[in-house]
Amino acid sequence: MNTDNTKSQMRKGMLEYCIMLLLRHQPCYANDIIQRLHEARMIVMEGTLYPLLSRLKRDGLLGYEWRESTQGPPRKYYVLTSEGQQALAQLDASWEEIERTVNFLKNE
Amino acid sequence: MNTDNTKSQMRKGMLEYCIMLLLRHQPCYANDIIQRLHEARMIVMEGTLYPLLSRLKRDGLLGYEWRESTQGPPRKYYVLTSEGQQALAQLDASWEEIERTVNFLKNE
DNA sequence: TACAATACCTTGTATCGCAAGGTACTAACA
DNA sequence: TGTTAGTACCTTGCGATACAAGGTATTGTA
Repeated sequence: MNTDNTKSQMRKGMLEYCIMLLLRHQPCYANDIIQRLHEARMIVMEGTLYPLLSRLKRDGLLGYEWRESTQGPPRKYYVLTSEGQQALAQLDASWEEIERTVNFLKNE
Repeated sequence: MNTDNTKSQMRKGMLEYCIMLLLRHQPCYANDIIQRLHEARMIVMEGTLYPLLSRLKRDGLLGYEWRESTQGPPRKYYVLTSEGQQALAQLDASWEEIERTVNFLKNE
């Protein structure tokens, strides 16, 4: 079997949550996010990240601002909006529910 | 926003894992699974479950046997194969990794 | 025989992650 | 000035999957 596939499926829905967790404390641009998620042992591809950020922006959960870079083109720094913070609180609850579900099933 | 969507996305990849957790101790047929997952606060639709079970069967992780019912047509009871148990062990590890990732990001 | 209940399965749609490829801006250097 | 390398943003095509809706088959009962 390819548990790889299942594994990536498991991470699928978590991505959005993890990214919003990342942005909770500080603005980040795409490469920041990729790198910091990598440190947290979650791999994200560019082709995944950019559409996701656009989606969250479109839904009003994220905003962004352009910032100059010391080398290279300017960067789009994403920030959690207040609506995004509310959504994040709900996702916290969802995560806890999933955690409860899995632990319930594991301890049966 | 519809955190409902995100929430269902979060649960998406977990389904396979949860079902295999369910089957670890005892054979179940579809309605058993739906009901017991419901008790664990995870909602699954029939149209989701049947293809998923077929997929796991096709991949050799599940087997099944027909059993008579006291009322109604016979039922297909699914069982974890030994290959399925190995896969489940890997999914346990994947789950723990995700748990670590989320907690890491939450405590930053 | 007709009907309701139960159980299994399929089809069409939407969403999402990912691989690959494309565009644009900046800096360094010949 | 022209070229090249590096960085950053974005899009397209594909495969996988959950879900809603609808379909088929078996059983028991009136």
